[in-house]
This record gives sequence, structure tokens and C-alpha cells, in this order.
Amino acid sequence: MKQKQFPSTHPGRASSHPERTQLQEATVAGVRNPSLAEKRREQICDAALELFLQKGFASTTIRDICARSGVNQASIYDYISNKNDILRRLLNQLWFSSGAPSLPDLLAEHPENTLQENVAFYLKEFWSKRRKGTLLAYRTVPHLTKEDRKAMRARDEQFISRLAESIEDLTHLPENDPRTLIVANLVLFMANFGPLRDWLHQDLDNDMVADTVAAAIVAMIENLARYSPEQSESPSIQD
Amino acid sequence: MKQKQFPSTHPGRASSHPERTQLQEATVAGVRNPSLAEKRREQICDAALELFLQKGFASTTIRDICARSGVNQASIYDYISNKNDILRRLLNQLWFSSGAPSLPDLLAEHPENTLQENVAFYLKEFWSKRRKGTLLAYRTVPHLTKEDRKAMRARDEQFISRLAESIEDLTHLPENDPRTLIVANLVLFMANFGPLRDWLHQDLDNDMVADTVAAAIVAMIENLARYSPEQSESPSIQD
DNA sequence: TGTTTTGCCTGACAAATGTCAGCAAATTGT
DNA sequence: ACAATTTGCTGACATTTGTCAGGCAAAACA
Repeated sequence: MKQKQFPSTHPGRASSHPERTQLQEATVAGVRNPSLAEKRREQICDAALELFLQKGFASTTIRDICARSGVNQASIYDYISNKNDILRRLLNQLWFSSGAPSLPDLLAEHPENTLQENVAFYLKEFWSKRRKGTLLAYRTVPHLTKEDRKAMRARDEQFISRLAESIEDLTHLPENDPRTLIVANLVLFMANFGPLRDWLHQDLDNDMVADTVAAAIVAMIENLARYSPEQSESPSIQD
Repeated sequence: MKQKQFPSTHPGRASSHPERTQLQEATVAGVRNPSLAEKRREQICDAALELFLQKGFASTTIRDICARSGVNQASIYDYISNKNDILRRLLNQLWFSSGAPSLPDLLAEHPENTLQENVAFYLKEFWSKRRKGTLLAYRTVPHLTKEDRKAMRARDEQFISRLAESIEDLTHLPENDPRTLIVANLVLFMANFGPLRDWLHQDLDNDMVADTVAAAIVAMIENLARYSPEQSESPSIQD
């Protein structure tokens, strides 16, 4: 109940994993029953997410979260170790393990579709499954530690380099051409387009936006391929 | 010194201007000398901006701002009326009157350049002149009032519809085709690309990114033009 | 039924925060 | 040099905040 126990007090331990694939969650020993603890943590995180998106992290109080989740102000510390811990747990589930697909996987699994179709599908999935994660991440950067930011960037860069490889294949650009990286960045960025802009713009049809953006991405990639050194004439992008 | 005087206590007055073109700044009568007041306000805003971007709005305290700007904790209220007022003043100068050019103007003033050159120039200017404004805006949304958000959106939408008109001209798409609007949105969004992503990615050459993004935008627009109903064969985009 | 365990909650504390009253210091005008 | 005005500042206020100690009731167990 009272005694919390912090993870990896061994200082050398954390850095033995060179790339952490998640953010460190404090282990809290307030409540014995693990399934109950999990259930409460879910309540807490659900409430916190809504509030963080609505009012921002810093001006959401523990009292707000308790009121909304129905958990008592004292009890909450039996399930989470502090306010930042809630944020980390949220990012773990929304940023690191959101159900959003990856474009390279999609291309490999559905070669029967055109590039444009696959990209459009990818965008729609991403926008619906990662909306909140993206919003939360972009808005709470200042409240994250340097290490957490680094872990998040690492995750993104992993996506991006896989994407860059795909683009390399599509365009036949050489491996060291930085433009594949840039375009990969751009694609990921456009995948964020919906969530990030929705505070500004909510009156456009989502599917049509996705289709237009997909067309734009395809045009981008085709344009890159057109100036590839290996194939200067209309390369075969359609797979 | 002590007496503050708040603007437009007449409730009906503010809404007589249908589109406010800035955010409401409280008039503070603490200090008589207007140039001194302006100088102090600048100190305060400069310090506040750095801190807001570093630590976020809510967790930056008035004491932080005072320490950094050299203004006394009590005196600060002789120059600004409250913490939110600082944010509004910052957004007024960084969002509403940043020196960033508009792409339609650029196209009109420099018809001797290619579309790609103009777009690339636009992006570089935007990224350098509007970087902080964009970051600040996107991160502080939750702390703005509904009216303020509306005013900011209005500003953006004004840009976007002018841009959509330009794209209409370039692509010869009909006026009611929503894709021009979507592409205009995308262009503005990509103009935000640099600032927003720099917490994730700082190791790419800025100019090369701008050139590649410009190429992507041009490809997007050409692609749109290619399927325009009026000109189905390679339309003349180069001006 | 009596005891022990487990989860919940009332109440509170120390620290931090936005805000300012009222006075001291400096500047200005004469 | 003096008075009047303008600016700067010490110190403090009421609140809000994150966090928890310690007790209480219900459930599990004997």
C-alpha cells in the first residue's frame, strides 16, 4: 500500500539495452491483485488521456483525473507512481504500440493493389488509430525527459528508415541518396496531417483528403523516380 | 500603477468586428511612459517565448519569466495584465504578423522563376521566420480560448483560400473542386514541416529538405493538373 | 465466528503559484 | 535644491497542486 518499488535501481542496467523500445514504467506495489490494478490503471489512463488532450498535461491536475476516472485521490498512487508515469504509460500504448499498420508491410502484403490504394489505406488507418497518440506526443514534448524523447525519436526513425528502404525499391534511387530519407520523413509527416490539423480544420471529408494526399505522395515518389540515375524514363512504379 | 483598465467591457462591442484580425490584448495602465512600457513588454515577451517553447506554457511560472527578463515579480503586472496576455501578445507578433511571405504574392512578384524555385524560397523563408510561431501555436492550443482559436483558424483559412485560388490558376481545375483546397492545406502544412518536426529530426540539411519538399509540392500540383477536366495533356505549369 | 488481509478514503501537509498592496527609490520638472 | 511624479520592489495573500500517512470497511480466510 505505502511502499512503492522503483525499477532498475541498478544504474548500469537500463543502458545495457542500447535502444529501449518503450518508456520506463514505474512498478507500483500498492495493490496486490494484478488484474484489478490493470483495470484501475486503464480507468486512470483513459480519463487522463481525454483531459491531457483537452487541457494540456501541465494544467490537468491529479484531482481532475481522479474526478473523471472515479478513483480516489489517495488511491490513485496505489496504481500509478506519479503524474508523469501516467503520461509515459499513455505514450507506451498510443505511440509505441498503437495498432497502426506500417506502409512497407502493407506494400509487401498487398502487391495486388496499386501504390496509391495502399498509401490511401495506410493514411486512413493511421489517422484513425494514431490520432490521439500523435496529438498527445506533439503536445507533451516539453514535459518528457531527454531519454524519453530519444526513445520516441528512435521509434520514429526506425519507421522512417524502413520506409526509406521501400522508397528506394520503388524509385531505384541509390542507397545513399538522402532524398529517400526526406521523402520518408514527409510521408510520415503527412500521416500526421489529419490529427495535427484537426484543431484548425474539420470540415473536409476525411476519405477525400486521404485520397488526395495519397495521390500527392505517389506523385512525389514518381517524381523522385523520374530523376533517378538508373531509370530516367517512366519507371515501373505500379506493383 | 495599481489601476488596470480592461478593454471593451461593453459586451456587444467585440462581436461587432465580425473577423478579428488579432487577439485581444489587455491594455495595462501601470506605467505612463509608452516607449518604456513597450521596451519592458518586449523583454517580457522575449523571455516568455523561450520559456514557453522550452517548458510549455502551463509549467512556465511568472517567476521564471521575471527571473529571465529581469523584471520584478510585482512590476510585471504593470506591463502585462496576466500570464495569458503574454501568450496572446506573442501569438499576435509571431502568428498574425510574422514576416513570412505568402506564396501567391511570391508567384505574382517573381514570374521569372520556376514554380519549384518559388516554392523552395517560400519554404525556406517560412521555416526561418515562422518557426517559433508555429511551435508556440501548436503547443499552446489547449490554453487558448475558443475565440482565440477561432481567430487563428480564420487567419490560416484566409491564407489557404488565397493559396487555393493560386492552385486553381495553375491547374485549371474548376473553382468548386475541393482538391485545390486540400492541396492548399497540404502546402501550408508542409510549410510547417520543418518547425514541427525538429524535435524529432535535426540532422538533415535544411536547404536540401526544402528543395525536396518543393519538388514534392510541384509534383503534387502537376499531378492535380494532369487530371484536370479542361487540360488532360501535360498542362503548362511553368510560368 | 473471529482474524487477517486487501483495497478504499478522509484529511492533511508542504511547496509552488498567480497576483498584488503599499512603500522605497529614482527620475523629472521647476 | 525641492516637490511631484513615475517606476521598482519587498513581502505577503489566498489558492491550488502533488503527494501521502494512517485509519476504516469489506472480503477472504481460518
